[in-house]
Amino acid sequence: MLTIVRRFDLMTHENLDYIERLRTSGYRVTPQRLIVLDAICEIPGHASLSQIIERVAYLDPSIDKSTIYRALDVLCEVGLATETTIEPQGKVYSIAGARHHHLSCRSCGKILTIPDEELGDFQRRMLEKHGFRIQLEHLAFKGLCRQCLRAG
Amino acid sequence: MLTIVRRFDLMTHENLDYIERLRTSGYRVTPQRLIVLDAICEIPGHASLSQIIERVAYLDPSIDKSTIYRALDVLCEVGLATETTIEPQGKVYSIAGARHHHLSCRSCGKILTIPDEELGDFQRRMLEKHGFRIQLEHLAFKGLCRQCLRAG
DNA sequence: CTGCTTGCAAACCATTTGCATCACT
DNA sequence: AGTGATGCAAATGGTTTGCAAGCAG
Repeated sequence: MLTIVRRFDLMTHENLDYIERLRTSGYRVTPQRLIVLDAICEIPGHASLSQIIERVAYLDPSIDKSTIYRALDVLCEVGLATETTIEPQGKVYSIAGARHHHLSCRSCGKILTIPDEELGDFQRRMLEKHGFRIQLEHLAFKGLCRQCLRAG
Repeated sequence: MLTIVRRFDLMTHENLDYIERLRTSGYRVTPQRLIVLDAICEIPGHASLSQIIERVAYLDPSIDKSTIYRALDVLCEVGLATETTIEPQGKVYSIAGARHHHLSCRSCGKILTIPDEELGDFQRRMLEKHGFRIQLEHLAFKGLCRQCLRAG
């Protein structure tokens, strides 16, 4: 399997612990799982299920579709990938630990981090449905965090 | 069919044009379609597909599942209902024309209207995933509308 | 070696479609 | 009366599962 270029290795060092991540979670590191990871990395933006299946088939046609489904479950399970459902694509996957945004609490000032796709979904939907580009660059999402919510 | 109480009639007069809506779009007004509409109305909040199927089966067991799918398509088509996909419920439906929010264009000042569920999804997801309640009451969504976007 | 993983094939199940019949207009 | 809509049954297609063989550790 070493003949295949591991594109994933080109990503930031944050993600290079994939072997560790799998092992410490009790999963084995298999070529199939790494190829699925590669596929997600190679697809720009969100990788839809069908794109991943297509890409994996290209990288290694001998990998069964059921293996892809199982691999995606495992990758999400160990936190190497994240799954989101957006329309009209359906389930999409992306490598965890990329861009992110913040939610700041009015009450205690705590700052929470949310993955990019959670915001992107909303932005994208507004653009698709209403042709309206929401400018989030300087928009702060204010609100109340869990603790302050409980505190009333 | 007049023996069945049309719960839908209890809604605001805005929605009472459902017969008109269907007819002008070239669709017929059938008891099955009205019962599906009833079902959506009777389910509080978003009505999931399974809830609708269950409710319709209760209201009239003789209605086939395929008819429900087809009715939902038609109702969304003519704008009487809206379909959204949210996790983990999957597709959910609601009666169109209820609460809404606005998007205001920085450039021309135009104000667009978006249905409540499009915002609710985002708010709900932040609450579910991060325990964070975004306060949108006084938050203006600024951006650029379609025309101004094109104008550059 | 041990048992987690895989490929294969069959099972599943929600959704869609074809068609003869039915009923809205 | 004419044609769109329905119920039924069969087809579809994406996802899951059972299992023997295959590898990672």
